[in-house]
Amino acid sequence: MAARSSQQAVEKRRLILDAAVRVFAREGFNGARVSDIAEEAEIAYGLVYHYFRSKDEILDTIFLERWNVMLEAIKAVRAQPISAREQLRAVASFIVESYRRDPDVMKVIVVEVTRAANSFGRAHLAQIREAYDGIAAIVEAGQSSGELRDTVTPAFAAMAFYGAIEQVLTGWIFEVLPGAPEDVDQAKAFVIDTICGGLDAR
Amino acid sequence: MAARSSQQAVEKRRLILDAAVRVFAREGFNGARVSDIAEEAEIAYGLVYHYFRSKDEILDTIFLERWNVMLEAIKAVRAQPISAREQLRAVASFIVESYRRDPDVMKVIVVEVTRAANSFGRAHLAQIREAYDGIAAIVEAGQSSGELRDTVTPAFAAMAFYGAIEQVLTGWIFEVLPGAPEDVDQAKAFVIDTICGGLDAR
Amino acid sequence: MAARSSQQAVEKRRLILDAAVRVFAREGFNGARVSDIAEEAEIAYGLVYHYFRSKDEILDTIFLERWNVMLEAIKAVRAQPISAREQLRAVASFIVESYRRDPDVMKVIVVEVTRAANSFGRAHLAQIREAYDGIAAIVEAGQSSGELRDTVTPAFAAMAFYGAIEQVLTGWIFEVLPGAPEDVDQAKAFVIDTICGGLDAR
Amino acid sequence: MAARSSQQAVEKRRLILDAAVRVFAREGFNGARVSDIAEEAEIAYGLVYHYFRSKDEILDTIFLERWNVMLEAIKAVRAQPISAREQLRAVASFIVESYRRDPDVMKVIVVEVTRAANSFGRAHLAQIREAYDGIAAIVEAGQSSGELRDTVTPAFAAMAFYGAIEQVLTGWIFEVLPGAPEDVDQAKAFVIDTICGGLDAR
DNA sequence: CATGAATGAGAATTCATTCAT
DNA sequence: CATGAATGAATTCTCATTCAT
Repeated sequence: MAARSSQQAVEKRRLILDAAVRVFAREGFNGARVSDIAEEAEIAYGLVYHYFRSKDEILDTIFLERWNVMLEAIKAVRAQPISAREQLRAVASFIVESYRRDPDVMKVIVVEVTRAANSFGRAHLAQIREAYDGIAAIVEAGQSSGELRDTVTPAFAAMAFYGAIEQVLTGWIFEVLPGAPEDVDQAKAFVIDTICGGLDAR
Repeated sequence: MAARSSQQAVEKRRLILDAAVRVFAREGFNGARVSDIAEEAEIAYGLVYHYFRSKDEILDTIFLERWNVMLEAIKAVRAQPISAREQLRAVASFIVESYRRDPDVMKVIVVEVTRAANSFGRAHLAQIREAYDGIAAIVEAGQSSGELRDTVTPAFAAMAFYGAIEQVLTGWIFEVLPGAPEDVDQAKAFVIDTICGGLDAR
Repeated sequence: MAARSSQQAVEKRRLILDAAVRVFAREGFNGARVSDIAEEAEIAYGLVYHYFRSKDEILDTIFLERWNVMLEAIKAVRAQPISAREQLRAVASFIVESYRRDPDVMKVIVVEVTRAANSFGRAHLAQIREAYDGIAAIVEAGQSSGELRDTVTPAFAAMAFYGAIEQVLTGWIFEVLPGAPEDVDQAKAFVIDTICGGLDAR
Repeated sequence: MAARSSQQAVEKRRLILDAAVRVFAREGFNGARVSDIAEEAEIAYGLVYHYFRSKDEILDTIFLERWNVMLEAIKAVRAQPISAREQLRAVASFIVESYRRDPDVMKVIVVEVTRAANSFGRAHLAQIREAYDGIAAIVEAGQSSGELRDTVTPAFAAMAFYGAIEQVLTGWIFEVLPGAPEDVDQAKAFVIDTICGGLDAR
């Protein structure tokens, strides 16, 4: 019975988180009311406070849940015995696939967290930085092995790489870039081609 | 006399805008109260509303003022008889210099506008897009002349390029990238080196 | 349980409406603050907005609630098989009794709505007109049957009739007419005597 | 020169009052801003405060100016050696003509003053009452001479009489009564016919 | 007299959070 | 667990009035 109700509690929590994602994606964090989330989840809105301490905590949870998956993915990629370029491709692919699978979550993360220098971005800076550092580590290893040029610092290269990807997501979010499935597929190749190969003709 | 008071009015407007930039940079748009702006500008509360219709209009003005300068700069760059790579370098340089000269304004634009898909970003989408299009046009011309590879679409390359730069600004804003003057100088070269030259060793 | 809390909700709404009537009667609609209403109702400020969308909606509700009762009363009077004079007496009696029973509500309606040509009066014109039309219909029927003279149009007679009554209420509100219970009783007869019988000696 | 500028001052004051009448009629007293009045008068809005102490004083002036003319008119009518019925007709005629000549002023008086039991109406109660008393005096004299029936008190008859007229103005203001010139003419006869003759057939 | 910038007290409304049931 | 009524702090915007020029 405890297991049963605990299981229900988990599901209800999930229900709220998923509803919050849709509402935050639609209205933005500031534009969203807790009552909107409750309505979207079809629950009484006092219940939200049984599962979360505050509206902030909901976004924190949404972000951390997904971001930790990404951190794990980056870690896994780094452990693979493949070239730096392949590792970067794998990371780009993971992020792009994350968007394809659940665009709302990525929209919320990109729009409400990773640039929110005075609120959530600052609060989760350590986590965000961990991703940058992981990418930088890939670049650094590539530079050490001679696979990548060492004219730019790894940290800088990591920012350029991550920024390029996030901007592509932003382009989809704003609908200024074509976001059909084949475009999303192509984007993975494009990002690597641009960042690794460079725009210059050889 | 009319000139005098008109001049004063312009200056007071400027005073408010400059104060608002500092406050928005410090607290974020949502965290900033109109009274904070008035206090920062050392004027009476109500005077803000003598010069601006609303808090939103203040941010709109801050954004458009600076963004239009950038659009002009991009236009001017495109008119120059230099290579695509040089044009991209000029654009990157302009944006990075803008940050160096007035980091608060760029922080506000990057943090509160260009990714704010449910508020100001959406409202100014046409302006934002104009910048992307200008960059894409540079890439397209470079591809036509054979200077740049045409394996990625100009629109895509423009997003990657702009995203890389904006992420560097973000890195400075969050202080995860070294932002000393020499780093800022170096960043210009790095961005071009990364995006044009690519990370791959030759 | 649902019935219980629903019932409570209804009662609280009533509590707010009744408090608002007292406050509007005392301070006028414009002079009344929402906080005055909350204080008068002995509830928290924000609860007013749980039950009503705005301060305007409170007055709308107060007006419509009572006015619809009056429209029903006029309709009922018109259905009675009595002379036009008796019908007019019944209408006058109903209005005067409404005032006697709840002078604050009538004060609010007369002072804040029925002459407020740029706000509530205009907003509720259709409802207000319906009352005029009902009275005019009584006059018209009386004229058709020969009971009343047809030297004035029914619409005009209705306005004179209604205006005479409302002015008597105004006299009580301003305390320029004696408003003791016996005066109120007498007023019913007086209105009919004046409007139907005329001031002229026979 | 003093005369000249004093004359100008008088004219400017008039300009403001006339503009205020139009604005109050259009927006209502509460909806009108002092700046609206200045704009309508085509003057700088600080100037309003050279001629009037406050927004309230403007309405006070508008009211008193016209109301005193009416009090004078009623006094003059009472001095005439004509029947009570003729005197009442003259009063009704005066009010109706006042509306015809300047509907905005009468609209402002009727809408913003004579029923405003918590603001201007209360403030000008003495003046308002003087008009009622004048009319009551006419009725009383008519009753003494046997011309009018004495079944109702003069004060009550005065209220019915005045209320009927004001309601007709209200009908024109709300456009629920036909207000063409011939209707306005007819109204004078109608009011007297209704109040003095009564609605009853003989 | 004339101007309109400057002031600041108010007031409505919102909404995250709490809590009694 | 669930409900949604209750709370009240916070904030934007308005606008009458003052005042320096």
